[in-house]
Amino acid sequence: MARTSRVESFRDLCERRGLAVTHQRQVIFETLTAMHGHPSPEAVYDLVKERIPSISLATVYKNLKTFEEHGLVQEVSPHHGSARFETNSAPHHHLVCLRCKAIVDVPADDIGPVRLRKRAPAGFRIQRYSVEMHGLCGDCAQQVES
Amino acid sequence: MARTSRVESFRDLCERRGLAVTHQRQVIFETLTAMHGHPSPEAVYDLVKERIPSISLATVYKNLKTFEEHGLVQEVSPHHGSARFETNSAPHHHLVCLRCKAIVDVPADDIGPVRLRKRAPAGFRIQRYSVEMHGLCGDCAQQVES
DNA sequence: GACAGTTTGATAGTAGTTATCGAATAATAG
DNA sequence: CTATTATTCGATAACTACTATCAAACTGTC
Repeated sequence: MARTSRVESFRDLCERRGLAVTHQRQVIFETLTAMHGHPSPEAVYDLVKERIPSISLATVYKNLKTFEEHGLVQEVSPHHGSARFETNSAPHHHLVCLRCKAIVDVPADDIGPVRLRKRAPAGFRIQRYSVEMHGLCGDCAQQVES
Repeated sequence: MARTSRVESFRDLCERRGLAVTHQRQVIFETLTAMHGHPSPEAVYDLVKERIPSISLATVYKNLKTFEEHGLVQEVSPHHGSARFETNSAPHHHLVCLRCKAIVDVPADDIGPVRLRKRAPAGFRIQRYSVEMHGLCGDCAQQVES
């Protein structure tokens, strides 16, 4: 059954990575995958608390981070810790280093045109867009290798 | 001279918008445009402080926000206030409402393929990318109109 | 220069997130 | 199954980024 196999694969995943399979960890993971949206840590916490009232917010944060490090979930926008401003008004895209948070501009011409094939849903009015490429910059790639 | 005309156009811009042209505001703007990267408010503050040692961090924040509201600068990624996680592992893109911070997934198929025409600079290793479209969702667009 | 409106600086407050550490739980060896 | 070790948990203090408040200073206008 779907539920059973999902739980088992989660168990396997943890074992392969040397992660302890705790009740909290399982519930957080199940809750998160059942949410299908882009929930914040607080939102996850609120739902998990219904099943484990004694859970700590810190536990939710720690596990979300762990899941991300192991590729089970992604952060929607690698959050730069603080806001970043730019004055480059020419159309361009971004390379963002996930490790050192460096941002590099890529001229729009270096990437083919982006076009939406369908209408944007529910009257959404697009003001601007950019292609955000996430990865490791040269320096960080080297450091990770060693 | 380039410098003079830049200052004058800033003055005009403020006048047109009913913004007072203060010394602080000018220095913050000049500093920001001279930085050409993606500086954080703190980084701007540190540099501005060299010219106006008595400036307050709050003033820098307030002016950056004002500049953004008037389209003089952009925030690189509209910062969701809190982290957001997703488990959707299928390739997809995002619509982000600048007002209510809602995030809507757009299947990769709804957008033509994105391809980099040149090599990524300086050994950057791209792990994933997505097209981030910013604007107003249907609800917010309506509310702004009135 | 006087008046009204705007902005500034200092600082307190808030939200989101992380660090710390003893207690509890899970994995592992016997 | 029990003992040992490693990991994780919960509570909470601490930290970072940011915003609100408000009197004093400044800007634009008459």
